[in-house]
Formats: sequence, C-alpha cells, structure tokens
Amino acid sequence: MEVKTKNFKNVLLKWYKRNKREYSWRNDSDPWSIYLLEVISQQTQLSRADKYYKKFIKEFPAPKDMATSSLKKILEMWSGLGYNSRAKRMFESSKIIAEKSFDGLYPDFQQLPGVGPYTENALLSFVYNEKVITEDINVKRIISRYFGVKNPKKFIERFSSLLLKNTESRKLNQALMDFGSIICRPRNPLCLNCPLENSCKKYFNLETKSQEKFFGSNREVRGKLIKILLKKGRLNINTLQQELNTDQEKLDKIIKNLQKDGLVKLNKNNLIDINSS
DNA sequence: ATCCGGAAAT
DNA sequence: ATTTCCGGAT
Repeated sequence: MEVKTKNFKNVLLKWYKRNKREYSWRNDSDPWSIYLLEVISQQTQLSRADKYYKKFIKEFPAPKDMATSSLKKILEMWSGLGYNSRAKRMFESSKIIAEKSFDGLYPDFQQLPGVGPYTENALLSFVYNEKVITEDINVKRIISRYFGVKNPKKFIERFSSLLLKNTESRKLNQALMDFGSIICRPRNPLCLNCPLENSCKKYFNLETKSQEKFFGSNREVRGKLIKILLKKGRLNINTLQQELNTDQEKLDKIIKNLQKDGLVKLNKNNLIDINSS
C-alpha cells in the first residue's frame, strides 16, 4: 500500500497555525497539568473541560494536593462533568503519582487507573515529545475519511512513524484534533471550506455506534444518586429509594455497581454514603 | 460488545 | 429529540 502523507501534513499544519483553538495548557508541558486536562476532557468537549481544568489545577496544583484530599471533595468539584468513575480513578492515580512521580512511571502510564491507550499517548506526546499519535475520535475520523480506510487504528499502527517524520508530534496531534472538531466534523463536515478537499478520499463509511438513551437509564439514576449523597451526606437506603423513585431491584443493581466502582459504601445498617476510605 | 453523565449543539 | 464529546474498564 502506497500512502502519501507529505501534502496532508503540510496543509494540516498550515491550517492549524491560523485556526487552532487556544488553551493555556496547550503551551504547557507539565505532566500533572496535561494529565488533569486529559482525564477531564475524556468524552467531554474542550470548551467545557477547560473550565473544570482551571478549577482543578487551582485547587490541586500538585499531585500530592489531590492525593491528600477526599473523594467527596473531588466529586463535588467534578459535578456536571459526568462519568464519576473518572474522578475516582483520578483520585487513586494522584496517590500513585505523588509517590512515584511521572518520570518514575514513564513510559508505562497505563498502570495508572483511568489511563488507557489514548491518555498514555497524550502524556507521551505532549509532555515527552514522543513520536506517537493521540488516537482520539477526531483522529480516527480524519484518517478514515482522508485516506479511505475502514480501520484507522491499523493504518496508524503502520504509518505513524511516517506521519511523524520530521514533525513535532504535539503539533500534529493537536492539529488533527482541532481539524476534526472544526472542519472534518462528524456530521456536516465543511468539505467546501476544507483545504484538503482535493486529495481527500471522502470515505464516509466509518460506522458510528449510537448510544443508549440517557433518559430512564441506569446512568441517569447513578448520577442523581451521587448528587443526593453529596448534598445530604450519609443516608438510609430506603430514604434514598424514595428520593430516586426507583424500584428496589434496579436500585440494588446500581448500588452494587457503584460499590464496585469504589464510589459509594454501604454498611450493615443499610446506610449509604460516598466512599471515604 | 456494553456500560459509564451530563451539558451544549444541532 | 438526537448527537456529540482530545476514552477506559469489564
């Protein structure tokens, strides 16, 4: 398979220079800052994540500041972001980072809970300037459409070194993500204004999984449950059931999962609270 | 393959 | 009313 990347990169980087989204952490290579931003921005628009990032980096300027805090405090600050397990994993990770430091963990950041392939590569690229592609949903979409491949993951495995040759990975990765957000959008991509329109394969067959409805889902109840516990503190499980207006069986399952996630604790007297251990 | 929140955009 | 978001764990 022959692949031309030179024009793709040149046009992309040129576009980026004039159109990039400006954020404070983009010119930052402090690993804790990058880590916080990346965890907060998982499945979250940057415009919204940035506000939370500022709040968190101010409250927890260093890993030890979070490590010595509490889950309740962190969940309160997290409120509105969703996927509360991220906050719990971030809390646990901060303890590990405070003890071992990022340089001590390098390059295997996936040993931190909540850090997977994407976030590891984000740290490697944005902090350590390693030649890796931060393969988020934007990058996959662009690669698939432009190069006409059904499996962008395989493509990147094969051609990442070519893509990053003579190129600062931080710059290319951020260019890809902004381009995917602004021009090569999931719906109604701006092909008419796209500087890569001529050479693009325009492969739009990347199947997207439509997600379960939020209304009436376990996710909705989980979110509400956490919110109630943060507001009212330790609560009897029957009182909680009345507040949530959920049937027993469903609530039992939800609480069981929340316990498994380490977010709540249920004692023998049927009292439930945010996990403080 | 499925679960996991919630706000904003469309 | 539906889709989207700089994913990760099981």
